[in-house]
Amino acid sequence: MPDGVFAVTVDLVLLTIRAGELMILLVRRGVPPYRGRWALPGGFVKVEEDLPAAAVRELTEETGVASTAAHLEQLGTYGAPRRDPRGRVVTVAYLALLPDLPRPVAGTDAAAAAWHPVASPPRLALDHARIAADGIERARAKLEYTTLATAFLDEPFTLGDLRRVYEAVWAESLHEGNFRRKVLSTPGFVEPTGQSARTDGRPAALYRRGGALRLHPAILRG
Amino acid sequence: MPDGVFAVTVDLVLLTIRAGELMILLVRRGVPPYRGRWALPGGFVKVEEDLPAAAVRELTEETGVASTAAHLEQLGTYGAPRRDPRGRVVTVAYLALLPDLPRPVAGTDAAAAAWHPVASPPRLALDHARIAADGIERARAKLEYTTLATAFLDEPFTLGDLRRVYEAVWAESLHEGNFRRKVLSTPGFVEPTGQSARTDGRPAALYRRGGALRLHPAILRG
DNA sequence: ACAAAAGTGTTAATATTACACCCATGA
DNA sequence: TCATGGGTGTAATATTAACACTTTTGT
Repeated sequence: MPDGVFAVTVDLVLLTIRAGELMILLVRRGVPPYRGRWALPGGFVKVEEDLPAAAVRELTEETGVASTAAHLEQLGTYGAPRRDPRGRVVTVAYLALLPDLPRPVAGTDAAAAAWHPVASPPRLALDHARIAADGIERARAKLEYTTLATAFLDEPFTLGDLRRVYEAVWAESLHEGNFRRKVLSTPGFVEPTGQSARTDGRPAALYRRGGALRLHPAILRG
Repeated sequence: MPDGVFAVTVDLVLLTIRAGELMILLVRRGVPPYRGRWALPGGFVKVEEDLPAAAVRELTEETGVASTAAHLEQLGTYGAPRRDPRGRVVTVAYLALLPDLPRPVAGTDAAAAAWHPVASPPRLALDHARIAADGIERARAKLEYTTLATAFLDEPFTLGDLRRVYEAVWAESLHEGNFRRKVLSTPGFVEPTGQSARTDGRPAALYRRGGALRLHPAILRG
């Protein structure tokens, strides 16, 4: 290929919380290179397709979720000359956060897709370990100063649910009472529904996402 | 071009502070499309060149500064199908922050390059206004929670210099005494040199950048 | 009655904000 | 001696963090 003309792909760092743990969706590669190795879901961008549209398409193909159900943002672009043995491939990585899905994984490309705990990932193809690590760190950082934690939850949710999101993503425990006060004192983080849900103890009030995007001040990790 | 094969460029949002104002480096396009229109400096990525290397190369070509003198980070990738009338061009934008240069602009491609106040930019080619706005907002946001403000200064610098960086980037004034306490109470933000510099008033102590990268807690905008 | 999780009260430590004021220099 | 930043003191207010405690449900 001449200067400045390369293959362009989109890859997804797709995170959710299952069984109280932060998990990443990986697919097993069916073709060389790295056949049989786990990798991030992704594929080539189509000729008339915008980059976010390509990310949404891959998300839908891999998970069957409507794109509206998830948070999706550009993570970064990786284009080292020899990152892919097939030739020069530049990949635009997207980070997606979504609630635990009703069915584990659906869709056409997803025969060999599975959730893996981010704490003990398998070996990944290409430079996907680096991309995944960047995505996980981005998610961890953004929970501090944005309301993104709610993207991991179906509505309505309890403050306990929300706290367990933070605990799963950060792998540390938070003080229940202080956490609740912090969340409720941030206007627009969550909105009460008036409903409540049963738990193993006292029933908990149910909330929806509020309109706020940023947290001032932040919730800080330990 | 077939699916997934596009031209790839690197564009730079190059910011500095001159005359107390945040400025962006723009070049006047010498070739169509948008000939004569101001644009971000940039160009095609070479076949065997990594993306950060391409950004460093463009930075050096446009400004003549050693890459070590500036902060350089990936900003984002823009690849809408019709963003460039020549065809499908995906551009990886980088954000660079650098001290006011000894000579305004040097280097080969820079005949028609000039600094423009970000408060009143000219019309830009392509989608460069959007990219520039994203870069400026990234810089503004990162001054809150990182030590990046020092990237705009030559060493050594005074705390007044550092405060004026914040004031220029945020276009708001900060309380001198409280700012100084905040900076000095953050371990590793700046290090005293023991020297001092003359000013219009009392001489000011001179500092170097410290080792810290993040600010805990942040300095917040109004 | 007990376990479990939700939710409240209180306090000490820390951080922010807004003053007022002093200091060291050049003109 | 005045103007000009640099630099310090201090007190009111907000925020954080830690701890103990009460509430409401299911079993």
